[in-house]
Amino acid sequence: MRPSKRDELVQKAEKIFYRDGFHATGMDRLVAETGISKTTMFKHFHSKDELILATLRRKDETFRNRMHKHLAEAGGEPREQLLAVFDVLTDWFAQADFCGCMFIKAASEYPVHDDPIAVQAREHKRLVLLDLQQLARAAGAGDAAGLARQLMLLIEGAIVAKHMGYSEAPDADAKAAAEVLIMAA
Amino acid sequence: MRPSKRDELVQKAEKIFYRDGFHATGMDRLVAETGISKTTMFKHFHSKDELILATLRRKDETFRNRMHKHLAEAGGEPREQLLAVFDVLTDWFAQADFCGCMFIKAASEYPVHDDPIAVQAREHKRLVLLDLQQLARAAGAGDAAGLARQLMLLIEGAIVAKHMGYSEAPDADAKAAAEVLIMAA
DNA sequence: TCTAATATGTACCGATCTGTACATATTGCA
DNA sequence: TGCAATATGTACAGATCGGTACATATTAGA
Repeated sequence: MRPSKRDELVQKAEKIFYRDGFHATGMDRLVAETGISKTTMFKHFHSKDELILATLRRKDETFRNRMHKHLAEAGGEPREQLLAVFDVLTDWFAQADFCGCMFIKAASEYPVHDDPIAVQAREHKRLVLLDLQQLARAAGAGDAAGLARQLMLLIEGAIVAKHMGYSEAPDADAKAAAEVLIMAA
Repeated sequence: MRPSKRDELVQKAEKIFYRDGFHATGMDRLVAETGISKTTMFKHFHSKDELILATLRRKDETFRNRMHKHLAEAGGEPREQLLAVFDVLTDWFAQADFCGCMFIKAASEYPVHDDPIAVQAREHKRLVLLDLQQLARAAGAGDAAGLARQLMLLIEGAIVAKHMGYSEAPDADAKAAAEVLIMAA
């Protein structure tokens, strides 16, 4: 199996879905923008929804991998790592193609609770929250799960605030708030 | 001008767009679900986008009015009012038809920055933030704007967390974090 | 009751939607 | 070189998209 074409499709589709939305992006436009024929697309994925699922899986992988690498570079102190999460945000927000969280968008566009796309989006958030919880536990927080949930609120809030553009540097605000919450925990 | 039919349309369309999304909801389905003829719809609004804008304006009005009323009932203490904001969330989340924030959804589905729909969505968030800032100033916070932005992060985060369902009671988490942040401010 | 405004039903337009059929190129490998 | 897998182009199906034309029905006010 040489999956290069398939991977190329998933990678390009991910960017387009992320930028333009899921329902607003038709298969014909994917053909035009990726240069990959529609026949090939439907040979690799039996439906648009399956392709979307693949892009979400890829996004989850690359996102969490990047986060883990960034945290590893932040040094061994667990408390430093907890704060470094917000530097990941700063990095992300500085990217030219930033336009919010793909999983929040997916959950918005696929409101049916059992829809595989909605399930996949939730799963990503669950995994990120789990990562935070492990960090909080390592940092010796009394209520690690609670602290993780609170920091998660700040992260989600910063993503939304940045996306909607009503706040200049929500990552800095979030980090400042996080410092207070970590101290209090 | 007897705008009853128009208002009825906006009210019903708001619920449908909120529940099912904007691109995923066609005018034909609006006709089927509202019982209002397509001719009438396009007589009141010259395009689907204009109808969407009207639903967003309505949602902003009703949402902020409800919030102000709730805050007014919370008592005169500004610090109490700041915390009461999170009781508004608790109320909202308990509603059976809760499915996230309509403005976040709108911003997600209309990524072009200048799109009137995106502008309208941002405007709602700006107004809410402004309300928070006034409360924070009345509560005597040193950096009222900064505290307001931090509380806004918690609010957005709680909405997203509740919507995506990876957290049981994000409103309670947000309120607990808010108490800490308000004390520290 | 007459009139003017408003609402309806139906049928349609061209464009786009997801998805398929099928015949032709292109590629990787032995 | 030759074979098999993979990719392509075109053309299309059936449904739905936003939006309009137009003739009829309902309503409200003088």
